[in-house]
Amino acid sequence: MENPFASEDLARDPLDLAWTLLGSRLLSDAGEGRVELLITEVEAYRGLDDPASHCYRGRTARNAVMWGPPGRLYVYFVYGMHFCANVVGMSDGVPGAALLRAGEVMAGGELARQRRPRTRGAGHHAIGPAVLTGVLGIDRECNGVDLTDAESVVRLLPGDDRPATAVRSGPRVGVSAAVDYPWRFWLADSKAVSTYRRGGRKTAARK
DNA sequence: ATTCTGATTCTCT
DNA sequence: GAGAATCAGAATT
Repeated sequence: MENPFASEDLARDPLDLAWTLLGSRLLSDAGEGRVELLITEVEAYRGLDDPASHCYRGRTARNAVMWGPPGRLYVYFVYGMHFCANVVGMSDGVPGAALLRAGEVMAGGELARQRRPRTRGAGHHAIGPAVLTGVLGIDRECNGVDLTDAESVVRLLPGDDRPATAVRSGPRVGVSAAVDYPWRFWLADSKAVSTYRRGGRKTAARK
């Protein structure tokens, strides 16, 4: 069994954290069975000085985990049906995190396909934050899980070293504030990456 | 191929 | 009560 990240290795600014997460791996035993995912796309959310962050307007019950120690999983529910997951960074007491947006399933492809039928093909791409959580079996029960503890249901393992040129960046997806911050990062040579949709949608349901 | 819309419920104003 | 760090399927804007 491989060793997870140490908590202090993740106590960094979300922009650095995003960089660190690319190419690292998530091991999830949530639900039945195990799925391993190589992280290919993330977005940084800085908290205090980032208008698009859940923490921009202060601490609430929902965002509490983002203010806690680094290396925890911040899971939230959106659009009435989906879960999204972040890795918490910064130090205890200062909010900051990186949203996990996409990855490639390295092990547990059968289970992944069962959970998300669209996750198919040789690459087993899980593109989109809610597809990613679906494939890993992550839901609200995983909020606050310590990714640096080898006993946790979800762990985060360091990836191999890679050249800086392997990373690209661009605008975040789906946010309505700070739309021009190029705080989405992805692996240039991966096909498991969101296609940027300009502007995104403003509102969900309208009557 | 790209663009639009319905689904569905939680959180904060 | 509005809007949300979205997805999947249908329309073709």
